[in-house]
Amino acid sequence: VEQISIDEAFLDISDIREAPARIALDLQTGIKNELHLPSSIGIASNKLVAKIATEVGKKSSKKKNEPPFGLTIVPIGDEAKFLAPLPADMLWGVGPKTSARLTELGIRTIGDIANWPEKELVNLFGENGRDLWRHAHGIDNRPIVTEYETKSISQETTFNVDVRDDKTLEKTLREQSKEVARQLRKNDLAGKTVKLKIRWSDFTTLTRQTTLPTSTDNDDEIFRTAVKLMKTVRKPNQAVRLIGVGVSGIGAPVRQLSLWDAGSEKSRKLQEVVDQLQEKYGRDVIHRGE
DNA sequence: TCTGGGGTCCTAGGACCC
DNA sequence: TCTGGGGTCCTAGGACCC
Repeated sequence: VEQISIDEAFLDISDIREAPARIALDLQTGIKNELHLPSSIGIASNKLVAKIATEVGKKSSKKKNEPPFGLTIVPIGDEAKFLAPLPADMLWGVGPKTSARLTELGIRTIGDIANWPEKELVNLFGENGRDLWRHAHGIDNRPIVTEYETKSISQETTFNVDVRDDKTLEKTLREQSKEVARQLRKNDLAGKTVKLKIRWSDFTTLTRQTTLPTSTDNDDEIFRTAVKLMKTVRKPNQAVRLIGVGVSGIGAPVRQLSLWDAGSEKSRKLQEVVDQLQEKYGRDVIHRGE
C-alpha cells in the first residue's frame, strides 16, 4: 500500500489471485460498513491510469447526484484509449500554467497531447514534455513506494490582518520554530538548513534560507536563525501577510559526545522529558521558566 | 474561490574544489 | 599566469500536488 494523501492510496494487487473487481467491491463494502463512508476505486495497469480512473468514476456518480461509489476498470492495453477523451489537465503534472500553454497550442484533451510528436513536446516543455507524452499514452512505470523519507518540515501562518508589529511576528516565529523542532525530535531527525518564508500585503512571496554548520532539532536555534533571516528582508514596519519557518537538509541528529559537553547533553535529556509530557498531557502541562 | 497549509521536485546561477 | 572541465553544495524561485 502506498498512501498518497490523507484519504487516498495505491494498492498493488498484482500478486493476488482474486479478480480485481471482487477485491475492489469488498474494499468498498468494508469501508462503507465499518466507517460509513463512500469511496471510489480505479483499477488499471499503472498508478497514473488508476488514479485518473478513480476520478472519472467519482465524477460520474457526482453528476448523478449520488454519493461517490465509483468503480472504474481500465483493461490492460486500453490505457491510451481510455485517457484520450479526457481533459488535458487531468493528467498528473498538468497544473494551471501548463494547462494554459497547452490551450494556446490548441491542445484540450489527453488524446490531443498523444497526437503530438514527443520531440515537439520536449522542445516546448523540456524534460516535462517527455513525461507529458508518455503519460498521455498511458505509460507509467513508477512502482508502489511504501516508505518515504521526510525531506522537510515546516509551519506557516497567514494572518487575518496584515501585521507590522515586530513582537507579533517574532512570537509567531517562536511558536512555529517550537513546533518544527518538536516534530523533528518526535521523528528522531534534525535539519541543517533553516528557511524563512514571508509574504507581503501585495501577496508577493519570498524565501530566505541559510545552512547551519551542524544540523539542529532545537527550538531556539531555529527561531534565532529565522529572526536573523527576517531582518535581512523586512524593512521596519513593513506589513506581513504570511510568515513561516521550515527546516530541510534532514537526517539523523548528530549527538555531541558529552565528554566536556555535559550541559548540552543534560538539556537534550530535559527536552526529551518535556516532549514526552506534552505529548501525553498537552502543550500546557509544562513550560520553561523565563 | 482573490488565494490555507504542508509538502515534493526542478531549474538556474554562483561559489568552491580538484 | 591563464585556462578548462566536472562535481558538489548552496540559495532562490516556481510549478505542482492533496
